[in-house]
Amino acid sequence: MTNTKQVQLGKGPLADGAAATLAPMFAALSDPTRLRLFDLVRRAGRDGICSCDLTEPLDRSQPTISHHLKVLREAGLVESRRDGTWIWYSVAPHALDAVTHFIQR
Amino acid sequence: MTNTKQVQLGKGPLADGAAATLAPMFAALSDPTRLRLFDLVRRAGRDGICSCDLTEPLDRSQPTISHHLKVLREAGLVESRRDGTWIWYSVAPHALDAVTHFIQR
DNA sequence: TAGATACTTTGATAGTCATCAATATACATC
DNA sequence: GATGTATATTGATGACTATCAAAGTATCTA
Repeated sequence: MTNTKQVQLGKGPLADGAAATLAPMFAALSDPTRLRLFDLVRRAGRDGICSCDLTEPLDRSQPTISHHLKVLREAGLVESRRDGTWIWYSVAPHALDAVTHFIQR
Repeated sequence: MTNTKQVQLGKGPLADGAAATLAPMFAALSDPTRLRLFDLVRRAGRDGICSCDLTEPLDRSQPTISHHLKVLREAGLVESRRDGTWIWYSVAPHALDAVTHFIQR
């Protein structure tokens, strides 16, 4: 073991880069509509949920929901797959791992 | 047990009010500088850390740090106590409980 | 009470964001 | 290909935010 950095992994102050990586994940969850959106997707389990079923319960316009889903996707929190005209969203594997790790730091 | 709402607590979709409460906590952690700030305070343990020792390591002006500390304080993540001219910050008890609960939901 | 130090507030600025209506794109069916 | 449905993008707007310099407030000490 010659790499002292490795030994200290996760023990020093939160590095600039780590903060820059983590912040956008928190930002993705920092909007009430997006939080509820993520929750709905998560509750849908493995199968996921159709985007078309997300607009009405959140009382936002279709473009707004589409925008929020994009933010969640780009934050790595959800993923999507197309099925004909529909698009199904589900929670990304290990979606919240980084956040969990930070909280338990 | 007559309150059916109570029985279902935490089982339904994330309520509007819950999301409105939770979102600001995530928002408080959604800025890289503030994340590092919170981390420094947390690492200081029970005693906390003097505000004067937070400006330099984060490479931001003193008013900016003061602003961020206010955001963290108003989000319920940290608390402060005055000691003469100094102000000491420490992690608020149960600071991340709501966030943890949401993540493990 | 006068000066020094620690912190907060104010005011300004540049950037980001949530939202919607309008428009565009993708796919299915006829 | 034409039409209808599902989703994405564009453009606009009002609100919010990170940042700093400057000025204000609080506390200690001499």
